[in-house]
Amino acid sequence: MNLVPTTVPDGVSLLLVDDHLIFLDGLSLALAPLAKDLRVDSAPSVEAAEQCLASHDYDLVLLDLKLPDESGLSVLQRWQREGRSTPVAILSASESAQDAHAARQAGALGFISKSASGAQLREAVGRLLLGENLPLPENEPAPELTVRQREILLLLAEGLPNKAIGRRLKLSEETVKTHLRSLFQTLQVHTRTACVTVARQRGWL
Amino acid sequence: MNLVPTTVPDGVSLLLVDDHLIFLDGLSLALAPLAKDLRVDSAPSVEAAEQCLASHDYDLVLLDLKLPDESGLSVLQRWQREGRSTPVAILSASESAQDAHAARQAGALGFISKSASGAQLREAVGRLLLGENLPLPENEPAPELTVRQREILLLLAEGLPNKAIGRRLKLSEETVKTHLRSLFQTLQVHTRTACVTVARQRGWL
DNA sequence: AAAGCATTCCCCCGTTCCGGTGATGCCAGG
DNA sequence: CCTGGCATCACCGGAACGGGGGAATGCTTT
Repeated sequence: MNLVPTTVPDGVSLLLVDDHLIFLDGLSLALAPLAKDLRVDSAPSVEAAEQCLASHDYDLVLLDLKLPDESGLSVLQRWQREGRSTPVAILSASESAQDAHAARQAGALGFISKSASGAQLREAVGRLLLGENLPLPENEPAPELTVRQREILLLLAEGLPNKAIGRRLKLSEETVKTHLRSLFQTLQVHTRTACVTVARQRGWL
Repeated sequence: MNLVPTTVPDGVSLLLVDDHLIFLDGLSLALAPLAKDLRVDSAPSVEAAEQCLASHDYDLVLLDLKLPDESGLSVLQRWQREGRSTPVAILSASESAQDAHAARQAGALGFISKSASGAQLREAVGRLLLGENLPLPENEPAPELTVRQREILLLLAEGLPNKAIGRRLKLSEETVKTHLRSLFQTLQVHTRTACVTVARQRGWL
């Protein structure tokens, strides 16, 4: 057994993004034994992270799921829309399979629990750096939403009434209601507000 | 200015309770320079913490607000009911004045944000060890939501209709509607869903 | 060709919501 | 004492919502 796994190449660089400074310190400390010449940068905010990304190419970014202003998932999706190719793994306090699955759908390479020990963390990061996949809890088949349903969900989350949603999407109010009905059914809710809340919990917003 | 404040007595012992092991490491690291012969124990669960408390008297316990099974506040209250006299400060990812106030009410000596830097953390812990009080975050501009309004907002966010909210809070549906009206007015919205969304954006949920 | 699904729209019906106005009691501050 | 804020509840009317039908289009899969 190697205490310092030689499988991880030297000269690797990581970026940690989390708003808890103390946790960043703990992370750096835990990851340090992973490889020689390991570069670990820390960013306490999305802005800082984007500055780091602009000035250096990282082999892996560990991104917190709950950030002060924005969800880590939406940050990740924005980065992807902007064409960034940096591999990202999501760090989260939660261990729910749903969050893990949402992270994967959003394009994350992995989903790492903050409750992990230093050794577990090093193993997960090591695997990711080698291009391996992390074992994900695959119990939920992830109910898929239609394109239209997602569009409507977004406007619904803004608090718009059906008529306004219809105007926005150039649809009849009746059509909006139809889509909402099926949306409610797949989410197993009976009110629009619950619909938004559940969707948010599953990382769809 | 003393890099190592001599005001903190030697031989002090701390207990850290948090389910995130990495964060515990970061905490220990940050607190180490606080005093000579500082004893810092870590417990990743409430059970482990209670074992530590049984075998040693600590000068201060730093207790996470969000623990896997139980809220830190309820743990704290249970300890108090059981007659423990150990001073406890609450650690939290949130920085809301509401949570801070709730922690105080539950008997916590202080409320420390996980977003704090190492220096801030050491200062806060140092003050607590000397018997001083921590300045509570009073920076909030003016959330100015009533207690009742907050309660209703929480249930609203779950997607409950007014009638159900009334039943939950043992209120008339009419009363719920009245509170909702004033909520809408202060948040400048016209639908319940928008109300929840705005509240969430402002960190009230 | 047929079956399946997403998308669009319509009607109906009962319930719920939103806004306005008004009333009562309580309690703290000037 | 009295004014103001909070909480409680009531009534009303128009609008919006939730759920149920049905039906037409187009596109993919079988």
